[in-house]
This record gives sequence, C-alpha cells and structure tokens, in this order.
Amino acid sequence: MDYVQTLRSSGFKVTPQRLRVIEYIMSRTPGHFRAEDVYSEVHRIEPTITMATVYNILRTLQKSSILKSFELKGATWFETNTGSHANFMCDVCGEITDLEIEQHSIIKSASDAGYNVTDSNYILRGVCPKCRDSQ
Amino acid sequence: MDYVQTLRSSGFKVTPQRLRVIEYIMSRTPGHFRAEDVYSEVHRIEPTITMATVYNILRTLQKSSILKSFELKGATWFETNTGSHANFMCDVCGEITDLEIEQHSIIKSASDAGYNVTDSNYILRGVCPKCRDSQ
DNA sequence: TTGGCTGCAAATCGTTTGCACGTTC
DNA sequence: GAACGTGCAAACGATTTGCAGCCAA
Repeated sequence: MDYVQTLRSSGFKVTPQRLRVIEYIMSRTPGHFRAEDVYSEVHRIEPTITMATVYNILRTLQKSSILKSFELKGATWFETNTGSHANFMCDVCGEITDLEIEQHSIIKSASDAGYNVTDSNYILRGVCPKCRDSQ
Repeated sequence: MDYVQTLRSSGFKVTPQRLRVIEYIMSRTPGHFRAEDVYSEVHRIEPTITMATVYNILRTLQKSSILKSFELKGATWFETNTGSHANFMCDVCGEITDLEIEQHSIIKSASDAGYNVTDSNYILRGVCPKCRDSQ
C-alpha cells in the first residue's frame, strides 16, 4: 500500500507533483476518477501543474501497477481497486460503483486457449438502486 | 436477423445510407468496427455520406438493438454479437476477438442488489496466440 | 551531473452540434 | 405534407506531442 515505495522500486523518480497525485488517489480510494478530476484538485495545491503532467503521472502510476483504468463515456477512468470486481455506471446519476465478483473463469479458459491476458475489465451500465428508488 | 425489418419495426425510416451501413455490418459479422471503418467502406459506394451521418446511423442501429458497443483505445467499437461474450484485444496486432463465456453470475447478483443492468461488457487485453507464437 | 520529469503551447483524434435542405412514409 | 434523416461546417472535449528548462538521485 506504500505507493511512494512502489514508485521508487519501479525505477521512477519521486517528484512533488507525483506525491500530490498519490495523495489525491489515496483520498479517493476506493473510487473512480478522470485526469480532469485529479487536475482540478491537485492544481489547487500545486498551481503550476498542467494536464499534460497529470496524464504523464497517471501513465506512470499504471506502469507501476498502482492504478488500473478503463474507458467509459468518452473518457478514461482510473481506480486503485486492482482486485476482481465489476464497474457499474448509473446512467441517471453517473456514479460508478464497484461490484465485487468472484474471479471469472473466462480468464482461465482464455489462457487455456493461448491468450495471454494482462488486463481485464467488466463494465456494467444501467440504473443504480438509489436512482431507481427516487424515481 | 432481418436488420431492415427490425429497423422499420422500431419506427425508423429505411434510407439508402442506412441500407449501405447494414450491408457493411452484415459483411463484417461477426466482427468489430469503428465509425471510421464503416465510413471509409460505405463512402466508396455512397460518396455523399459523411461521418456525422455514419455516427447518426450507428446510434440508430444501437437503439434498434442491432448493434452493441464498447470503448477501447480511445474509440468506440461496434459489434453485432449481442450474445454473452468477452472482447479480447491483442496489444500486438490490435485485433479484437470474441471469446464465448457462460452468462456471468454478476448480472444476477447485481440485480439482486437492486442494480438494473441494461448493458454489460467484458473487455480483456493481452497477447493473442498468433502473436505469441510469431514471437 | 545527468537522465528523467515538468510546463507550455499547439496539434490531433474521435465525436457532436446546429441548421438548411432532401427524402421516406 | 409532415416528420424524420442527411450533409456540411464548425465546435468540442479528451488526450498527445515536441521541446526547453528544471530537479531528484
């Protein structure tokens, strides 16, 4: 869980900007955020940071296996939850929720079929309980 | 399988442009394509068609449940396979392959938890057997 | 010291929008 | 004839690029 240590041992430098982003994602764990979300929050503390740097850092954190990402609604979403789960996006409120699942057998059968699976995402859409009830 | 009939009974008009796109997707079934792929092929037969119209038509075909879509590598991918499967993208050759899976219990448990699931996508990435062998 | 990282500005890519005109039913 | 669909051009939002200067190790 020590992201700074993980970064360092992956061979990356520890910069103030990277620390601020790490603090942000820790404050948002578990959760889902876009580059824009990181930027608008970190920018208040580190005003010189730019979107380009945020994108750079998020890519670095993915290379260090600190973050995982998936694409939805025209944007890339990042998360720290690297465990087996599905992401559910509510089409009413837009919120993304983790739904825990047991490891799907598809990865095993894909491996058996010769596919080397390095990343998997299960993405669901619909209406969440909250929005359904307030309807 | 009669997409034209499905279109009509969904209350949509049947235009030459829509017919050309339907012919394209039938020639590509099963398969995966982006708006750009549809455009470049259909444009040769229907030269006045534009990307805006292609996007319009693809949206219409989704509303008619003829197509399904998911996002990957910064683009929207469409497919006619509406059955239970995973999409595997090879990071070497870029090809997307359908991997059949049994209906995942997550949808049932999500429903039990009050989530109304209207769409689901299982997306895998890695290296396909072909690319692994030619390595 | 030096290779990696940041900040900037501009470019790129996929997709959407508004609107006048054309076509299907 | 009315409602819907198309084509065009322009706008948009997310992300990437190239590069000069800076800083962590």
